[in-house]
Amino acid sequence: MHLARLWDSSRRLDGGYSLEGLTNDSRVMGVVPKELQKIGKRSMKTIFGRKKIKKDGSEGKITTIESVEVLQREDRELWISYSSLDSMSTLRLYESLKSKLEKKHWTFDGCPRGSLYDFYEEYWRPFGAILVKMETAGMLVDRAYLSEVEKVAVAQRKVAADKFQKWASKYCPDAKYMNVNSDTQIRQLFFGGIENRRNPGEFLPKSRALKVPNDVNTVTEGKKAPKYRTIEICSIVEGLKPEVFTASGWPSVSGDALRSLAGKLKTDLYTTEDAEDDEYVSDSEISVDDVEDATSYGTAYKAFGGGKEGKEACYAIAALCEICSIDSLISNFILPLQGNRISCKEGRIHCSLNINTETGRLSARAPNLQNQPALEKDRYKIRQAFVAAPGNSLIVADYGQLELRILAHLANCRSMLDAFKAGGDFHSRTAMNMYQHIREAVEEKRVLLEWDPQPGQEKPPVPLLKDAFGAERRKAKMLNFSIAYGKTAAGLARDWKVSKREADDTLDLWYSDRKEVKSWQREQKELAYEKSEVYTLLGRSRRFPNIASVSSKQWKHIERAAINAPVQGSAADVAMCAMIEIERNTRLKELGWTLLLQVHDEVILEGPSESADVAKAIVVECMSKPFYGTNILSVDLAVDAKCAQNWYAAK
DNA sequence: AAAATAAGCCAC
DNA sequence: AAACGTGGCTTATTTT
Repeated sequence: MHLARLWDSSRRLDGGYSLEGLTNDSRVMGVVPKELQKIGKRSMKTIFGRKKIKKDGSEGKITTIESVEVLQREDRELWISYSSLDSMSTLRLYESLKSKLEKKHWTFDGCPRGSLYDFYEEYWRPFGAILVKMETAGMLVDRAYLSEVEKVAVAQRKVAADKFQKWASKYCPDAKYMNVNSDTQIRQLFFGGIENRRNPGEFLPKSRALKVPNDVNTVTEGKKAPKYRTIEICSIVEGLKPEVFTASGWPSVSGDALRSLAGKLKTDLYTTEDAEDDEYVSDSEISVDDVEDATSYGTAYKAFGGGKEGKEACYAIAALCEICSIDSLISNFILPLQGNRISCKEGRIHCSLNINTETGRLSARAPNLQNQPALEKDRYKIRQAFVAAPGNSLIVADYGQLELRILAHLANCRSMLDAFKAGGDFHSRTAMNMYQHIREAVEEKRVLLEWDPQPGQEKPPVPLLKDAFGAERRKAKMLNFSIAYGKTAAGLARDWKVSKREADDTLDLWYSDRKEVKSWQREQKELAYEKSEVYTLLGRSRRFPNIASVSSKQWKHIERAAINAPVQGSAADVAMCAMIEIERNTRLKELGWTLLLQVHDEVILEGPSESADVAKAIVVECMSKPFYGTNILSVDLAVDAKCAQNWYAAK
């Protein structure tokens, strides 16, 4: 973990820079004293660490982590230059880190190449140097674009908020002033009076006074207006049955829970610019829908008495969902990406890349560039704001089904390996292998597994599998994603809202021609139990300390982690090697291309537009053969790469 | 007023 | 009973 980029300094300058790093679960803090705060000066400082109890039961206590070398970056913040350490310092760092690393679940005893130090020398030191370069390079952000997007988002939020509050205030007058962003208030509104699921006997009050910001300026002479005032929020409906609960036993008011109340309504009214059409559009929606069409309305329909009121409730709740999702995009992405805190003068944005995960993946923070909205979720096309500098282009290259390929390799699963060898749409192929009737349809050429448009052909001669058997393919796809994470039948049953038995059957179908996966997973669990660790492709291990003294719940978590860690960790190994390979490529360097970001199975580079195509081919080559120019896996590594002016266009 | 927690949402 | 792995971050609310 702590090799490349450990700490971040916050700008709290009282008495010194305070350093902070890592995750919420194991945060590390320390201070750089005043006398070492000169710009550009190297300094040494002890950093103190704190650990918390983790999910698998390993417990932390307050420990001194390490003395590390700290540099000041010219324009931003303190960071550790570990890549510039000389060999003696490296050795010292290694010696002192070794025990800490092992405590933090990292060992390399199973590493085919030898000790932790070998691994460090061969992979982590060059990898760390790459991360440092990437952080320094940063990504260019188009702030003007974001500011336009912000206006649109704020306007759409207002439309939805007005709609919802107008509706809610019919049932509870003060709802006009409520904070729709407060889950407490929303919960009170819909579930007031309900019993806690975990603590029977504990009830949510029917009505409750809650604080809201006091924007109604009741200016009294000589007194400043109080910051908050209280409003009374009462339950507006009886007998709404919650389907999802939070950890503490109260009904969840997450987007998913609310959407299930509202039902599958088309709320495309917010994608049009005509806010005035609001009422009209929803009315037309209602008139088109059959009154008793229970499939398009959610559980709120009946709870609010059906009919007009029921419909209005569903549309209002749908609007509430809109508000929440818009708010989330604004406050998590649109605003911070424009902020000064994380951007430099040139408009390039620099995150921290850390090797601090259990599996060896990277994490990114300040800001986290690895969780920018993608695909349908990216309704404001936020990724379009990540652009190449003038004259430059971005290359975005990602692996196709990396983790599934890793799983196929690790488990040596014939069926999966064959499917990958055959190429084409893996999920369709999974669906075919799962369902007899699909297989027959394919064999009798009633549907096409996949289709390469030939010149002269406009559409396939027979339907594609993914269209003809969409539901089955979707199931197969979800299973493909879930299996490697160790999902159980119970979890599937809940997600799909089917019986446990049904989920079991579907799971059996998935495993029916993938027996090797099942036995591989069993082996991993045994390994975890017998050796207290499991291994990745390159021999890194994830440890499960004090495995003997864990509860059954913790043991279940360890089992799933034991299945997941080799897959996720090996994928991380592949991604790391690919990046080292890219960095090592001299041609790419001559052409002026540099790595900017990694998002687990995806890398982003920037360089001159004129050499984009050449560079793209090189990147694909590096990623396909990431181990010193070869691919040691028994499965091909598919890479999809695109060049474009921005991140959105390249996906 | 600051720190901690709960809940939620984003990514792969 | 039984919640899918790995992360970061924001807001509202409660605790100190």
